Amino acid sequence: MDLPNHAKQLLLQLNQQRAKGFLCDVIIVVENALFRAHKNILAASSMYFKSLVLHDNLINLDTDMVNPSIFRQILDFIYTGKLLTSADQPGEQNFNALLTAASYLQLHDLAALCRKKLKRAGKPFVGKLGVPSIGRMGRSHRLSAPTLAHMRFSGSTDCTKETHSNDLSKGTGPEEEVFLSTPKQDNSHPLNRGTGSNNSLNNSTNGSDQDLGLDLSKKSPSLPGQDEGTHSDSHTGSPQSASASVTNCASYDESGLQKRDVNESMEVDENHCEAGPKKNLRHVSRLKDWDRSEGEKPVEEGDGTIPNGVIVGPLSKERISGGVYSSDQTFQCKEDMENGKDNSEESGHSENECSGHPSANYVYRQEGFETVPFGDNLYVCIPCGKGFPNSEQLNAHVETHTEEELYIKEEDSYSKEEAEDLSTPNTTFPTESRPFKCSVCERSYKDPATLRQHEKTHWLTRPFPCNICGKMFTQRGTMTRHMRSHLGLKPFACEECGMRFTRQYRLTEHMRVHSGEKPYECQLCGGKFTQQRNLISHLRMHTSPS
DNA sequence: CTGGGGAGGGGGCCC
DNA sequence: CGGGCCCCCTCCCCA
Repeated sequence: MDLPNHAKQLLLQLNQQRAKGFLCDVIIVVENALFRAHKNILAASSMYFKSLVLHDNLINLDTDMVNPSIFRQILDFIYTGKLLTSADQPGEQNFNALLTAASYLQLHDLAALCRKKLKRAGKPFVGKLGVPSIGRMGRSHRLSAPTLAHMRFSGSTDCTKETHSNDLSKGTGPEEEVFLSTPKQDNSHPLNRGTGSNNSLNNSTNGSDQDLGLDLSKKSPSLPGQDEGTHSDSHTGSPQSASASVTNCASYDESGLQKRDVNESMEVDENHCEAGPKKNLRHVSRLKDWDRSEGEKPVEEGDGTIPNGVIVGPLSKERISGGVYSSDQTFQCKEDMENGKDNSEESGHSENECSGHPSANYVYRQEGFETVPFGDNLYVCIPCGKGFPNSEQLNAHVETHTEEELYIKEEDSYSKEEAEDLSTPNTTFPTESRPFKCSVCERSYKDPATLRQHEKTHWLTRPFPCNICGKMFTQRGTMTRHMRSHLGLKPFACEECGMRFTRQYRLTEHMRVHSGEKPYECQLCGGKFTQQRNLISHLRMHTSPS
C-alpha cells in the first residue's frame, strides 16, 4: 500500500517550509547572500552537507566553487528535484558552474545530471573540480571541512581555534559587493564574502567535551537530561534537536525563546528591520541608526537578535549582485525597499505592510538595511553616509576620506566626557610604563597595538560587521562574540545545572550561584553579592538621592 | 504596585 | 585572538 504522491507531497511541504523559513535550522552563506534551509534535507542530499550541518548552524561555502546564483539553483534542486537553469548565463556555462558546485558539495546526482547535459551539448567541462572533503582540506579553514567541523565540537580546542577564529569576518574576497564600506585605511576590511571565512562562529570552547552551542534552552537546568541529550544528539547526527530553535532563524532570541513561538514569530521578526532607541550613540549617519538596531528591543515588540538585521525574502534579479536572489516568492518588503523607503527609522516598520506575503528562504542581509534609505545607491559609505550605485564608485569615494576625517570631531566633547567616565587611573595618565598616548583622548597604553586598537574607538567607522544582522563592531573579537549569540553558541556549560553560557566569564559568575560565594561586599551595609555588577547597582541605591 | 536583589545577556575595551 | 573585566539593559522573583 503505497501512497503514490507521498514523497512528492512531502518535498513540496518541505520546500514551502523553506520558503517561509519555517523550521529552517541552518543558514548557508554564499558570498554575501544567506540562504536558509533544513539540516535534514541538506544532510540527506549530500555527505558534505551532512558533515557540516551536524555541528554548524551557519555554513560558509567557498565562493570559488559556488556563487549565490548557482547555489540558489542547487537549493531549489535539492528541494524539488528540478533543475531550473539560470537565465543569467548560457546553458553550458551554467552547467559548468553547477557541475563545479555540485562536485564541491558532493551532490552526485546533480553533478551527473550536469555532466550529462554538458556531454549532450558537446561541451567539455571547464569548471573547477570541487573536492571539498579531501583535496581541499588545505583550505578547509575556509570551508568548515567535515573533519574540522567535527573536531571542533569534540573538545579539541586547538582545532576549535583554528576553525573558529575570524569565521564570518575574514573576508578575503573582492570588494565588488561591499555594501557597508569601510575606509581603505583599515586593511582588515571584514566584510565577509563567504570566501575566506569559516562557516561557524562557535568561537570558543572551554575544553569541555560537550557538544556545543546547540542547546538554546535557557532554562535547561530544569531539564538536565534533555540538555545532555542534546549534546549526544548532535553527535549522532540528529539535527532536529534544540538547534532548530537556534538558527531557525531569524528569530533567535534567548529571552524570547521563553516567551514565544520562535518559528511562528519569524515573519514578524523579519519585518523589524530596526529596533528601538538605543543610547550611547557615537556614530553618525546611518551607523547611528544601525547601531540602534541591536536586539535590545522589548520582546513584546517581536524583535530578536537576528531579526533586526535579517530581511528574508527574495528580491528582484537586479539585486542579485547584492546578494539577493529571486525566487518565485514575493519579497515581503520589496516595494518599500525598491522605493527607497527608509525603514530604518521606524522600529515597527512594515509589520503590517509586509505581513501576509510569503517570506522566503533567501535571506537578504545587512545590505538591505543600508540600501533601503538610499534607493538605488546600494553601496554606502559609512563615514559620510553617501550612497553609490556600484562598488567602484564607492571605493573611489572611500579613498577620498582621510584618516583624520574618521575621527569624531564634532563629538569630541562627548568622547572626552565619556573618556572621563570610563577612564581609570591606569589608563588616563601616561606613565613611563604606558608611553603610547592616544592622540584624541588622554588615555595611554603599554604597546602600540593596544593604542591602535583603542584609537579605532574614536573612528566613525566600525570595521567589523555582523554578517547576520549587519551590526557593526570596532573589534573583530566583539563581532565574533556577538555572532555567537545569533548562532546560539554557548560553549560554556555549568556542570552543576547544565546551564550554558556564551562566555567563560559568565560561567564563572554563574558558578557562584552554586557555590554560594559572594565575593563582592558593600562597604556601607555589608551586603554581599555574587556579581560585581549587582554590588555596583546596590551601591547606587545607597548613593542615589531617593 | 514598587523597590531591591539575583541573574542572564550584550557591547566596549584593555591586556 | 581570546580572556577578562566593566558597564549597561533586562527580566524575574520576592518582600
